[in-house]
Amino acid sequence: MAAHCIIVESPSKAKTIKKYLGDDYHILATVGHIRDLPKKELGIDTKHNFEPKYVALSGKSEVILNLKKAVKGSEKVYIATDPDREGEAIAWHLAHLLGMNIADVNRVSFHEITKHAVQEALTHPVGINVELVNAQQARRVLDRLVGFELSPLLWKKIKPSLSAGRVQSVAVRLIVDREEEIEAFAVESAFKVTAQFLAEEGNAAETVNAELSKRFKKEDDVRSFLESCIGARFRVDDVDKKQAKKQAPAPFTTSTLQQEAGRKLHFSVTQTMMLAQKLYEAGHITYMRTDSLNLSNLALAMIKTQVSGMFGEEYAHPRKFKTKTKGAQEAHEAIRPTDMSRQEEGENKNLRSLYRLIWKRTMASQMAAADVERTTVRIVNDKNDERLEAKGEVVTFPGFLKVYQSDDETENMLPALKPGDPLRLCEMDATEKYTQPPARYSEPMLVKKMEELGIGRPSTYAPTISTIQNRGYVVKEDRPGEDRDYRQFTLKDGTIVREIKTEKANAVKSKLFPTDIGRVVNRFLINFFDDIVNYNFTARIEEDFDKIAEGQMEWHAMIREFYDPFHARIEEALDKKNETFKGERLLGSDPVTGKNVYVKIGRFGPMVQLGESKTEEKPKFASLLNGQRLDSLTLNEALDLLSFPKVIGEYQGESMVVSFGKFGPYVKHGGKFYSLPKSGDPAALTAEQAIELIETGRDKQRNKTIHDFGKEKIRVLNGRYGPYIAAGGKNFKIPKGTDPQSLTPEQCREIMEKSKKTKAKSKK
DNA sequence: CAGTGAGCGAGCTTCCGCTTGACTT
Repeated sequence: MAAHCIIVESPSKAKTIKKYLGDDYHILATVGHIRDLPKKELGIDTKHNFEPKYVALSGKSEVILNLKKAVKGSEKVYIATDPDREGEAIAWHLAHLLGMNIADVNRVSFHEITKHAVQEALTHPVGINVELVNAQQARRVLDRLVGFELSPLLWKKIKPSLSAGRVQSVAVRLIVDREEEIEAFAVESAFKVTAQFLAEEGNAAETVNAELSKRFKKEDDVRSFLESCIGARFRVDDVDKKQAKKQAPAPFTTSTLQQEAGRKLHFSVTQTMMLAQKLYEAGHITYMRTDSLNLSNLALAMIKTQVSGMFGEEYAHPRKFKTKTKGAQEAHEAIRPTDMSRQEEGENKNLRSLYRLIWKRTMASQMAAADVERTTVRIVNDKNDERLEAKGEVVTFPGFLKVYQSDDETENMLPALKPGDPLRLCEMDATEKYTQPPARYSEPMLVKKMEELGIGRPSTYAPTISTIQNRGYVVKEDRPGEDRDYRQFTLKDGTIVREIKTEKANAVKSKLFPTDIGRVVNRFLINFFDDIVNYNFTARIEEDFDKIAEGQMEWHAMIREFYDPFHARIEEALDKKNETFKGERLLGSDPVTGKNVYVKIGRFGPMVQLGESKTEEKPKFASLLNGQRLDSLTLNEALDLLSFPKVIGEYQGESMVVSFGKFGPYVKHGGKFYSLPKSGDPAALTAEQAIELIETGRDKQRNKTIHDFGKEKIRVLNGRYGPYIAAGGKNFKIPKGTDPQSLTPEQCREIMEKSKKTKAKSKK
């Protein structure tokens, strides 16, 4: 048994440190937090100084048992949880759980996981910083109070199972606010004028692309400008050259990795984090949940060697980056490869491309700035006073661009021109351009915004974005956009042509949209708890947490000051017993029955209602369809929805009924269900279309079964993912290269046996 | 696998932040 024991948070980290220290140390991992407030109850005594009730986390009993055993058998125990607020708290909980005296704890901090840094840190242990622990307790208690008092209020006032919190509610607000900005945006258009010239250079002619510095609002102005250009003589007025530098990017943090992997590789934030976790566990990269831009000295030297070796000394530019992120805790290094000489790592395409991205960015961060020369040529003519500009950009020294380019880097060369040079006009276009509303958030852009506001942490960005989607506040969607006409004038060979063309406007891919529920919840929170969903709430309370950490504020007092007025407002809202907040709107009355028609949020989401609630006669209900909005639904649309289930005809002696189920609209015929295609309006479905649907559905059913071996109930079926074997309620994959048509019952049994064995193996 | 929504009342839902698995059609 080793004489010394070191406790860290991550098992992978434990493994790495073991390599550095050898058998003298027993190294264990807590695998994150080990104690927390209870899951099912508030766990805070608000009447008695907010005394928190901490319990060991469920599922952690084995970890805790192992820790206890190891500590008992060790002469000296070092607690080396992460050097940040949460890490300090884990150390403190650990000490309590292991029955150690807080004052006797040997607390060490590894700011980077290198042999030297670890050995160095072990030589000067300190005590637990109880003030930092108190800052964490304040953070934890405040989040619990906000979450566990606001959420039940939403259950009562809006809909069950909803949630609200300091972080998620602000994330939802960002998306709702952006959507409202887009809705309020007034689109305008103006004509952008571009021209193509030829410059004589020796015997050859070179093209120069230029743009008019101003845009025309009115069609008449465009026309008269173009007319005045017919037969005009163009010449260069002046040439302006500027040297500029493009600075190398900082190495990756969690947030910037998510952004770049989203932009360049089209990964969702969850996908990026899962891949990064794999690379980390395989030892290819450093820890992937970090807000630090720091690189260890060892890493700096290693990167410099790699850069110099590949590109030459003049490309190496070692530097340290300082974080600008509010509230950054910098417990780890930036995300980088552990071995820069490895240009490729990872066992599949996605892992390899993410590794490659990290490798390139790390290299770039230690490379020289790029030098570019920006040229602006101003062009005038003898017929009017307007000026055109041609812009060129040439990279004179690529620096970091050798390895790391962003998408918008295009070189645009201009011929050598001097003032007075004549230019021959080939073509001039005036194209109507529309102003763009602000862009909707993608997942990584939302993370970026959250980081700027200081809400959430590297370990919670991806889970928070999943939560707001799981709660139904937000959906990630593609929208195809609509066709939009625009006007274009072309001046060529002395004549002007006017055309109307069409473009796709407002098409989006993988962007976040608020749902009706998201909007209603957001409106409710802004109305009654504006201070908490305020963008600056976190930043303000973080200042208090800092004061607690510095010993200048007492944490119970801080929580008291927050809680009393907050709780009073919760009580106040609860007192208004019969007042709900379901975004209800009266649309009008049904012409047939004369009853009122409403839209509102129901127990299962947005719905329309015919007749009054709380009356003798039960009202009729119908859910809104995808794409229909609480705020914009019309009376006619509502009446359409209420017309279901609807008999649309008869076929083979049975009636056909159209309605909506769990899985969308369907036709019911002879006790069987046939789903409607996603495109198309269920209200407009004709009897002929329904019959076709029924027939193709029957065909599919017939093709589904390849074999039915009867005995032992083994069947070979065609499924969503291709042919498979179904037996005893379980499904089995058919190995590649096997023809499902030729399978015998014996072969099926063999395949099933094999698959059971490999499953048993993978469990171990 | 093919709704639901009143009212009664049981019992459930919920936060943020730190870590990995255990699951697969």
